[in-house]
This record gives sequence, structure tokens and C-alpha cells, in this order.
Amino acid sequence: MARDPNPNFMAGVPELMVLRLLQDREMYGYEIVEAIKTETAEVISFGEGVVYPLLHHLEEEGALTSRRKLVGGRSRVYYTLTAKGARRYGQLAQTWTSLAEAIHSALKGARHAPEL
Amino acid sequence: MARDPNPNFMAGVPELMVLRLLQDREMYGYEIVEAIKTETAEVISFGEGVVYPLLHHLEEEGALTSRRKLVGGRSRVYYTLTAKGARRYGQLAQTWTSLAEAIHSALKGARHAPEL
DNA sequence: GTATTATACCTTGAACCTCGAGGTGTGAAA
DNA sequence: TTTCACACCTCGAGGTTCAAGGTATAATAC
Repeated sequence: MARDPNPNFMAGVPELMVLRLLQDREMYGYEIVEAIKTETAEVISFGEGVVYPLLHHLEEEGALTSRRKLVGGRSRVYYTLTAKGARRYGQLAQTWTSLAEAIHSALKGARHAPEL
Repeated sequence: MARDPNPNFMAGVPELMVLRLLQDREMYGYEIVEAIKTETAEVISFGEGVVYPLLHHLEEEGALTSRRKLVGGRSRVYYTLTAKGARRYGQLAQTWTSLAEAIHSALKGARHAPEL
């Protein structure tokens, strides 16, 4: 009911960010959650309730593989990007870019510049 | 059930585009649907099932007002942006821009450039 | 004359996604 | 020994998009 203070614009973004991070190196869930906040200087932040289910989904799809590792008595699940996942990332990144460009130019084309 | 071939990235965008168009001039639903396709060179397109309910919702919220007009024997519902709607557009546009920038720089920061 | 297309409005159900809250357990620090 | 950080996980609510289907009029094509 309460008007959402920060609107959507987030659909599909978690997948994009996760794939992007895993392209560089193997990572575990908790680390990914923190990395997204850090990389974007808090502008973007996804809770664990978003990231964990997404990770599971991507693994089922074959975009990721996982292995359990014990580090300092702690159990972590590390994820690695597969070839399929890398391909998926390429497509997503391209789709996102073309969409963002289209929206950006539409906003710029406004007769009266948006002012806050 | 079928894996969506083209992912989301669209959440909140219809509202942004509709508000943006109405900032320039009074428009009717069908016209808006066509205008979005045209303005973005087909990159973005929302069906009437998205636009009409959104228009109704925005009117309820007080961001838009409407009036019926007869043009060439056809009945059209024209929508106008209110002050509240203009304010809302300003906020949305700003939010979208900062989000897009954060994502863009995150993608650019990738060690291995995304290739399709 | 009649069938089809374009214009113009609308609703509904399915599917998807994010978000917040809640739950379990270990190790380190206070 | 209590609290905090780490690390995993699930569930329900709420909000959106999307495809499809429905009504009706005007113009165009056959």
C-alpha cells in the first residue's frame, strides 16, 4: 500500500550483476551480496533473499557450477561461471546496454528538461 | 514455464516513458503505445495491456487527469500531466539515471570485456 | 455490399521478480 | 557469555509485465 520510495528498475539486474562478478573469479554467495554493494558504492544493493535463490536458479540452468569449500572452519559454496553462463552474460549485457541507450535518449529528447 | 528469451530490465520503465511523453503534450492511450515504439525505434514496446492499466493507476494517484474527446467520430481519452505527475517524473528520471550509471560502470569494470 | 484492417478502448490470468522477515549455525571478539 | 559478523537458506506478500481476448467504429479493399 505504501508508495514505494524507490521504484523498480531492478528487474533482471541481479542476474546481470552476479554473472558479471563471476566472470572475473569464483565467488560465494555472501561475498557476492557484499561485492555488489561495494562495487556500486551502495547505489545498488540486493538482499540475500534475492541472491541465493538466483544462484540456485542459475545453477539449475547450467550457467553456474558450485563446489563446497571449508575456509577457517566455515562452509562456503563457491560458484563458477560455465561457458553457457558466459554466453548468457554477453547477451544480457548487450540487451541491457541497448535498452539503457534507448531510454536515455528518450529522456534527453524531452522538450522540458526534467528538474527535481 | 518457457525460459523467457529476452529478460526483464523493464520494471518501472513504462511509467517513466508515459510520464516523459505527457510532459510534452496531452496524449491518448493508443497514441502513447505507438509513440513509445516510434521514439525508441522499436527497441522498446509496451502492449496496451501495460499502458491502459498504468494510465488508470496514475490517474488514481493524481499524477494525471483525463478528459474524453470526440475526434472524427472516434472517442479518445486524453491524459494530461499534473504538477504531482511532473514531480514524480523528475524523481523517476533521476533515480533511473543514477541506477543506469552505476550498472554501466559496473559492467565496464569487468576484467574481461563482454563479447557476444 | 462485405470483409478486412486500423483505430481506440478495456480486462483478466499467468508468470515472474524483488523485497523483507525469519530461521539455523559457527567463530571471533567483547 | 553475550553479541556480532559470517554464511547458508526459505517463505509469503506485493508489485509488474505480458499475451490473449473482448467490444466497437471508421476507412479501405475486394
